[in-house]
Amino acid sequence: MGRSPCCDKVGLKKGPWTPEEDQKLLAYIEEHGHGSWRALPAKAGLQRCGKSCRLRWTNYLRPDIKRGKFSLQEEQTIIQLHALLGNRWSAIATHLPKRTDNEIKNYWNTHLKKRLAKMGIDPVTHKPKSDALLSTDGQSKNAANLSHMAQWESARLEAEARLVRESKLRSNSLQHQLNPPGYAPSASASASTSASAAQLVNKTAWNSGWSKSSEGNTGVLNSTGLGVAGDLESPTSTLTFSENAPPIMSTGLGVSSMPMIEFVGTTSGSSDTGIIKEEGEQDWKGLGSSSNLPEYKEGMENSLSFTSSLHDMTISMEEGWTPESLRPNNGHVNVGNVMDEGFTNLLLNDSMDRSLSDSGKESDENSGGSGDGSDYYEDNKNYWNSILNLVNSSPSDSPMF
DNA sequence: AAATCACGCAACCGCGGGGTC
DNA sequence: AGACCCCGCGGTTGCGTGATT
Repeated sequence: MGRSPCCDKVGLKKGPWTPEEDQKLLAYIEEHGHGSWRALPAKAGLQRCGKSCRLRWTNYLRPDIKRGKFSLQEEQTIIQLHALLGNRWSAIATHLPKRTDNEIKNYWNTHLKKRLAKMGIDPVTHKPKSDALLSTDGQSKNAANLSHMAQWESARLEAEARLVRESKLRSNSLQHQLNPPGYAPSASASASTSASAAQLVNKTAWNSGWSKSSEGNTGVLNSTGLGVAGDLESPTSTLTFSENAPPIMSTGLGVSSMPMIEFVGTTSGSSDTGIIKEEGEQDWKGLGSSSNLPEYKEGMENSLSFTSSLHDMTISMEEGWTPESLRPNNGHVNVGNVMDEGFTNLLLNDSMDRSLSDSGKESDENSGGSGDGSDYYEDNKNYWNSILNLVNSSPSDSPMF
């Protein structure tokens, strides 16, 4: 038999939401939460299908959504995670404070993709188009390996996101109890909610779901949090958790064509790419200060400070890329000469050229395109540092936490 | 000032996965 | 075991708005 429609479309409204509808939906969810989206519209007095309500809530009405222009930090995050994860918007969204997957997807399609293409970079592979055309077998293999790695990472991120949502649901319930009936979503409210949610999640997720999966593996668990450490291991996983501390990411990632890269986690969760850290937008001042991101700062100070220790890992790309080959004890990870252009930095510098009046010095330092070997090395190191820092810091930095 | 074009974003659509009965 | 339900995700569409001619 055929698939049933998501809802009875007869008599249901479509198209843009009116303020009245928004109000009804908000009021209902604030009072009852959203147990079943399918049943919600009738209960809330809305002539919409549940799917439409869910979309409206998750993409627009949710109090913990930041709207407006993307900061350069966010652009960087999107580009780097897209290089790693592809069009896994929901996974990418878990790393971007208060941004929805839909918003990120739109931003990518309307801004970033075009900018990459304009610079001669394939938005799909994140490699210069000429490189893609001239790709050798080895490079193809490396690309395939990277793709494989991305799949694992994606799975990991999705699992994380799922846990986050569950935990957040719990935190929201708690928050709801704490909020007076007249609670109205606002920037400040959402920030505090986020902060408390982050703290709560530290306790709930790590003490419940994650700790479950760490049974018999005290303090160390697979970051999928699904208790499948033995079955599914992320290439960048094997997070170390302690009771009150966030996970310590233990990842080393080397590139075959260059010396072993040492990844040093930063507590800021931002990249240490050395990319220009100034911009008209204050929220791009680096997350270390996080003047506009109190939830970050608070999270860091209260419970989210962490360090990244190095566990060398070796994966022979010649033998293929398997979960088994990624076990930390194996030594080093050789990812091959992938992402061997500092194009993300170039891209970001380009975008900063748009917004910075005086950035020549640092742009020169970071463009890396025509530098000598050490520049080249630095670019690669920075690039992967950025990505891994983003990934590594996901549980603590993510707004979802 | 009007028409046209380009762009950005909110919302929709269809599919797939996981859970339940 | 499989039919069904529900939800989430990624791709796509269509409308509103600002820019250009």
